[in-house]
Amino acid sequence: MRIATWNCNSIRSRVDRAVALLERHDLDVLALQETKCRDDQFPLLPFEQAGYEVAHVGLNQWNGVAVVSRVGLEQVEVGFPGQPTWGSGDAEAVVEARALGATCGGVRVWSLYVPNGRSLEDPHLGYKLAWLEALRTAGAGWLDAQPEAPVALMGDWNIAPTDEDVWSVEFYEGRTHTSPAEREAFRAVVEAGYADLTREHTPGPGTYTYWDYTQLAFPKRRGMRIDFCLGSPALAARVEGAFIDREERKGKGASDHAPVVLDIA
DNA sequence: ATGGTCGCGATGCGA
Repeated sequence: MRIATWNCNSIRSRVDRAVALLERHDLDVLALQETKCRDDQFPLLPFEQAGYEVAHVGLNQWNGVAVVSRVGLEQVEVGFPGQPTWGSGDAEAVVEARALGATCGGVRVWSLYVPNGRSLEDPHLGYKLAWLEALRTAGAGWLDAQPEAPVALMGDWNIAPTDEDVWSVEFYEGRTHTSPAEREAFRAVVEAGYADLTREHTPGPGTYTYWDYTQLAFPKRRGMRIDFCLGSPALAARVEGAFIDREERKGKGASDHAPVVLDIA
């Protein structure tokens, strides 16, 4: 079974790339983030014609996550238990479209779009940390209830867990994604029982999944590793390999993220 | 080859 995660940065603008990705890698499951559309705007037909089912949650032009599967799509769950709300200014606090769970071929797949944090002084960083703590709590609960369940926490974590995961440690000093608090929040999810399933198969340094659109970051190899598949012990025991599809970041019309692909027995 | 932001939706915001 082959599962993958990709922050597509608008599914409407990259539906052709998404379907080509499914076919190029013979994917069984694809978790998408930043679809940037409402449910009624999601381009379902190309996926269905390619033989896939889709579950999606999108409230507006921001965020949006989906699970695409050709091995079943059951027990679809919008948001995880205890997922924090967000609302700034006059906006009413809402549970944003950042988490979607579905059982695909016996694996509990979560497509996750962790809040960005924006800056170290921004309230959004507190939201990010609370969101991750709530995810850790929910994830620990799932393992308590079903220790042998294969669970995949896949998505854009918006955290570079180690110094090796950024092109320049100095560049990110004073910015989000590398702060001790964010790294601790990521580590807490790992320590709750969800191992990073891709790192040993995609060693660094210089191994990234995201490159900013500006400043020629991609050709200059100035990236970050922020997209991960974390897995429960039962899933970790089944991992056969992983790779980052750096080719997908090339060319006109690419997302700023590359897909991360995982092979499991 | 991989090339000095992009997408959405409104002229700004979020990443």
